[in-house]
Amino acid sequence: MFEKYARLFKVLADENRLKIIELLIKGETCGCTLIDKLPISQPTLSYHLKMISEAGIAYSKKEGNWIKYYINKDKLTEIKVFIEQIRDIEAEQCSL
Amino acid sequence: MFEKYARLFKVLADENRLKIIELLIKGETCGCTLIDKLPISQPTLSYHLKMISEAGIAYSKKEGNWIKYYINKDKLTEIKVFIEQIRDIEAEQCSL
DNA sequence: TATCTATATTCAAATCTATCTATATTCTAC
DNA sequence: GTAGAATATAGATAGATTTGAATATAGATA
Repeated sequence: MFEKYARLFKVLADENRLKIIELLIKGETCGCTLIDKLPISQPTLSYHLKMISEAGIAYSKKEGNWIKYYINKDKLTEIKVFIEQIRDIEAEQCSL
Repeated sequence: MFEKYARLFKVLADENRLKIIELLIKGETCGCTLIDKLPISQPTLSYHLKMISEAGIAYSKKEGNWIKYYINKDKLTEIKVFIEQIRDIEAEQCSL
């Protein structure tokens, strides 16, 4: 359980990946336009997109010459809910 | 901005730190009891508690012989809100 | 078929992280 | 002041992560 979310947070724990996620949500869809807005090389972008996709935070569709990426907002909601649940755990009476 | 949250997510991106955060929320307060519930050594626990505290996710108070740790729930809320805000960005009309 | 474009993979390097052992620090209590 | 408990720091190490250069792949088109 924690292992699963630790893995998800790892994906969010990088400035460039957060920027990529924002750009995808704003409507960018292909690597060829993302690359102009990021301070990284094409192979590095490819690496990040793979991480984001494998985590289920985005998914991709081949469309002609391009691979289009889309954010899976449900996964973001799931992460949000996890944080809420942790935060709202009731404190037990502590033995100390 | 993204750099700030990338740093926060890094703190959440470790299974043991998530467990520590949960235990603190449940009412544990001192390292000496945390250590019995985690598969790590005392120096490693100390390292994680420092990371969590420096990120503002917890704070500590010296009380007699012990240092008590408490979770800063506002910081968790801040992280939750960040995810909501990202998720709810409106897509712009894409030029492609 | 040759070429071009978009994307992925391989590989190596530099850096960062989590962890332990050993040791130090800081209190408290005797 | 000595002893003991809780916690922190130093140093070392194994492993993970991020990155770019070079190269490969796959599809479209001339």
